[in-house]
Amino acid sequence: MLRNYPQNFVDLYDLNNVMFEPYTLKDIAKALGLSTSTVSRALRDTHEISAETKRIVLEYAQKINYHPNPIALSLKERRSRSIGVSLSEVANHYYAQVINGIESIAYDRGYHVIITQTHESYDREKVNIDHLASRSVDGLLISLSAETSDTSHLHHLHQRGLPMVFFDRVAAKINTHKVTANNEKGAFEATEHLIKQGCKRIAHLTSPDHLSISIERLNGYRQALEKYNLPLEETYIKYCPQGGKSRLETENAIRELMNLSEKPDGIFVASDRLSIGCLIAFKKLKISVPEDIEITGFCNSDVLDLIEPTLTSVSQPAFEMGQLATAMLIDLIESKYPVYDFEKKILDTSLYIRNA
Amino acid sequence: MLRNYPQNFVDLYDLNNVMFEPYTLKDIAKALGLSTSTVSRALRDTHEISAETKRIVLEYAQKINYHPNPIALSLKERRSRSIGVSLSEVANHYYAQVINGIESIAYDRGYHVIITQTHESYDREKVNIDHLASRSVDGLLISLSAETSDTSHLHHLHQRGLPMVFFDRVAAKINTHKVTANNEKGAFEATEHLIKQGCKRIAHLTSPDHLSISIERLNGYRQALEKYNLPLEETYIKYCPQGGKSRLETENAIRELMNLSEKPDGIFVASDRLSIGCLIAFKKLKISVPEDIEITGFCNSDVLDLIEPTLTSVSQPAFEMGQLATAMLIDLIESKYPVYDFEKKILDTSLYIRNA
DNA sequence: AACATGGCCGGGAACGATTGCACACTTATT
DNA sequence: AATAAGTGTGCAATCGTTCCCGGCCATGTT
Repeated sequence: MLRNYPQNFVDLYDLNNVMFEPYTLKDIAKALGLSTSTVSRALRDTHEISAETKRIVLEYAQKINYHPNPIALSLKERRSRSIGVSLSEVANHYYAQVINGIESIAYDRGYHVIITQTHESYDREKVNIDHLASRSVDGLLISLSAETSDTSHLHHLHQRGLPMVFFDRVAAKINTHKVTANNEKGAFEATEHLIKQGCKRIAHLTSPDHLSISIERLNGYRQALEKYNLPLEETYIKYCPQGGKSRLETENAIRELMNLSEKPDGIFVASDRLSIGCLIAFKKLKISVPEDIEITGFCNSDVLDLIEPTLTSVSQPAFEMGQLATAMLIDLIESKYPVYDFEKKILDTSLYIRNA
Repeated sequence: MLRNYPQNFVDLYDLNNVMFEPYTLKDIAKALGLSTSTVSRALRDTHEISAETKRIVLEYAQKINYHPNPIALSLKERRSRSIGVSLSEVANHYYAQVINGIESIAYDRGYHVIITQTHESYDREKVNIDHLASRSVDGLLISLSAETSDTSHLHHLHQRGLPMVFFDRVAAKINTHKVTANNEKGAFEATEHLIKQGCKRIAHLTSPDHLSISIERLNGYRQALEKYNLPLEETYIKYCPQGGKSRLETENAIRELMNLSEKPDGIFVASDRLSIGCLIAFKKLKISVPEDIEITGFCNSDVLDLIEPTLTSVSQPAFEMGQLATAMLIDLIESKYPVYDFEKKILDTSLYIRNA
């Protein structure tokens, strides 16, 4: 006698038959009259399986296009062969290039890449990273959000042994591998270029002061001023707490600078988004380059050659940074012994001089 | 009744837990002297567990920051709560915006997003998608690569029941949900704008002819010419097989157009990358806009307002497209009944007129 | 002839979670 | 007082894979 199934039971059952159900070891074993262990060993080419059995199994596996279930493997091996990435925004050519670098290495070494965006929010960063960690990523590649000054959420994971490598915006307090551009030198060269162009009052527009990149780029700016005996004016340094996330933030900073009694005649901008935001603000406020002010800035945009006004830019080796960070992370993940000796790799930037 | 366990158990456990080994149900069960099933049920708030036991379990779980192992869950539930995305390139503002749309919905509905890039290569697309499918993604969001004309690899997965939704560059032969911009109308408006500016000989630079977007945009272009009684010249239509992946490809196409005895006086460009490539080629070849030629093109770049020469652009609602495609995919994934009724959503584009 | 060796293979536990079923115990109903 | 109903908990199977352990047979050694 038939049990009284809910009305939709049959449909559900049918659906499950149609649904995407890959073949398993058990299927092969059943079809060939072998045990799953034998099939598993045959496929892994163990020495204790006869050549004949191996041939039969391999042939059949090929025929039905068998692939081991990666989820089951992950559970068994307690690793997911995936790495998590946390960065502020993919809609930024610098980070897009970094991602390409990350992928190129991860792909070759058999890892998946899961990208998450913080949109410069600390809370979002925390949620994303917890999510990644609980999703059993084998390691993390991190560039901090603009809002992040407290890194204890990362510290905790790191303490528990989750491998992580920082790039770009690194955490001072966490002792692990780090990859950055030579921010000091890049900032120095950018500022020096303004000085050589004849600027005397050079402003500096930058990200929040707690970020590693802000500190380092400020240092380079300061050193250039010192070298050429120009005074460091605190009023010329403008921080954007949101890293220029909103256009208004950048615009207001520019407005304040240009309202000073002694207007700056040059400005060194410390990040991609701020550089673009600055140019947009100039356009809106009808500030002309280089007549009213000269500008240099960190920027990896691919259309800088088309942009008016022209921007002399400091470009970071983004692709290589992604590659290097990923290689270091995978080395950490695959290391058989705990690693205590961490290094910080610093890659040179390039100054692209564009004259108006 | 309360079980007796050593007060220092937790501390000891922590000490042993040097490597990143998340807590399991078994750990909680052992610590509290319960069975794993009881713990599981307590955490899932089943009615058959006493309030007191629930309190104890919940409290302890909170204290050690327990999270169920998602890999084990995936194995059990035969789903990964993740969706795979295949697109050509994240370093493209249009796709970056789509990704933001995808993430916004996926995040809310509890899904992970795994992004893969084809870099316009058919082989890469095949490998990525097979990889995603074998990683047990619950569904796929796909915009085809420029090289992809044969979609049988996708057809096979779709036949086997893997939910997929196409956006932007859709597969004609696969019957599933699709989300696109109103490419015909967008192309029509862009071409019409050139005509209204006085152009008589309008060229069309586009992606490979097998892509849905190429076909639709060509249609719009053709309709505009027809409406205004302009002849359709085959020599004015240039296809870029790589979608403008290399700058040389675009440059050569422009060179050929400008070497024609009857040079075009306007050009409608069918994609983001080609539009930018076109402007770069103009700059290099010293072709001036609008004196030598007028130009309109599909483009979602965020810096169009800064670009010289100015580009009158057709902008796609990229964020909304990502949102819509994701919502449709998740509905497919979570549908209790097989879905046979698929729809194609078409979203309007916007024409941003920028005069030189 | 008795015993060790090794090749080949199957059984079953484990990874971490959920869940149907069985069982023990308490309380209510007849 | 006997039975039913309800409550709280544990056992064991399951998902797909790997791997330890042990069994069987054929061959080689003493």
